[in-house]
Amino acid sequence: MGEVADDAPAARTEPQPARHRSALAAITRTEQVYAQLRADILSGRVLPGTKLRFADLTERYDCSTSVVREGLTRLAEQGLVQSEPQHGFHVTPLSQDDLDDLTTARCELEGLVLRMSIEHGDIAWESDVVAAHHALDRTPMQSATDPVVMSEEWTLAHSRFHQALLAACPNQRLRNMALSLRDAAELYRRWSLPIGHDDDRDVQGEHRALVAAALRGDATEAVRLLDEHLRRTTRALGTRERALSTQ
Amino acid sequence: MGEVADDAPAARTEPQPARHRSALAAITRTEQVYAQLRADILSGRVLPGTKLRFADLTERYDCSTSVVREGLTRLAEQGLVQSEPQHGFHVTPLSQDDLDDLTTARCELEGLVLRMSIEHGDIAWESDVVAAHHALDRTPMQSATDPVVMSEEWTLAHSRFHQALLAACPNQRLRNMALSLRDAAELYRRWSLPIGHDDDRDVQGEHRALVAAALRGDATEAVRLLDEHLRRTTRALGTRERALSTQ
DNA sequence: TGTCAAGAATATTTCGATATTGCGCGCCAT
DNA sequence: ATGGCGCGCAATATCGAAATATTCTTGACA
Repeated sequence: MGEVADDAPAARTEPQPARHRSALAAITRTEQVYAQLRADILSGRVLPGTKLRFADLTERYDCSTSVVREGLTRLAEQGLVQSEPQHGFHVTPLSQDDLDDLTTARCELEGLVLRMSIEHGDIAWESDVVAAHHALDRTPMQSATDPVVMSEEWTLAHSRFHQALLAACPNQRLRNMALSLRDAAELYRRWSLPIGHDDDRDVQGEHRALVAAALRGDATEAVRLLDEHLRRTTRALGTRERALSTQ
Repeated sequence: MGEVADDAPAARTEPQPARHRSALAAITRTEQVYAQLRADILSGRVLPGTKLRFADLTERYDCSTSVVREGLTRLAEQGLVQSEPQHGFHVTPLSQDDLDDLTTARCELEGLVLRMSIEHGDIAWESDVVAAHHALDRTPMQSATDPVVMSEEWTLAHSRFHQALLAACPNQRLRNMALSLRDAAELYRRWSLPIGHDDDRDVQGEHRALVAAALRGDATEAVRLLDEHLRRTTRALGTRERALSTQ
């Protein structure tokens, strides 16, 4: 395990715009390890609730404790891991309460951002949305090898699609906050889907309707559809967190 | 300089609830230095845009680079300082664009949170709001010694008041995000007020109206008042950031 | 006189080791 | 038996310095 592709949503550094480093960006070790840690957590290579020992991590990423510590500190600030002074770090455990809290927050905030995005989106944005939706629509949901687990490709395409929808929101802060909530939700999606399989659900159809409303410029309807989309996903989850959080 | 009271808004650690450390919380050095750094920035003891050199900070806080680095890393993740790999850290500079972005985000998000707070607030919450408002109302705005600068006490009371208003929002994530936006705005308030003094403005009156609407349970009106309150404050600022950001 | 490169100086990043803290186990007294 | 008390182990927090990266200085050359 470990050296597979970075399939998790890209690690966003900060609200600030792109770095204009001179030529060959001399990327630091800290940054690499941080990105790997983040990817490992979001992509589910580490279970929620797992204790993250320095000894393990320094060996796994081949670096000193300081570097690992900095990565963990950043992730803790984002809420992906938790830090208990003198007791180290552990991956934030899942819980039904937290999922509810997260879902509500997403419905409100992501809805807001979607509305702003639709209201400000230009033709280039529309094209991006259509493109991302097409890619998502054509990517098989289940993995070819293991039909129970959803494919990494679909997860990535799904993430890209929703990101494209929000991309035209002119407010950086709101957009970034919405995206970081999506990342948090990624963990739940990752760990809960195999259980509550809601068969009578047409996810692709929901996405299609969302795109249609967005392109029509009907923000209110799009927000309503998104709200429903998110709540349905939440409803399909749950009931498994106990097994995961106690570890 | 340095050992004055921690007058800046309390350093929030994370979305998670209070720590239940056993008895005498053996607070770590990192946490202390982080809190001091945060307070020093938020309270204006360090100018926006200032470069934060490790040598200075390790001496100032009497600790090793690792400890300083961890504090800065956390603050960078919050957006209070910026990190440029291989170039160190500097306090996030102020800019008109950023202030506009911030204000919009606050109007939307803080409005949302205020609405939820009002809809869920019980009697205890109402009492807290009334109490915080009373304290704010009775605290003189200008410092006794230097009438141009606003008093630390007022700033603190002001922060507490707005925090009290939002406290009943049942959604942790939204509440914390709103609070962190308030912290960011604190910097602008701190550095810009001496300039654009909007004399024909009744800030205390605005607060009073806000409380009235909140207690009446009129969320829509309260949100409208808050929106106006925030935008007015923004309008009173600006035009100074150039002098500060170039440093 | 202006440009460029090599080297010194400064600052940051990374390391490895030491200092602390927390926890569990066994021992002893009741 | 049981309930504290202290010793030793395991893991984290902190330190100080070595390893890199960047910036500044200086001097040769066109």
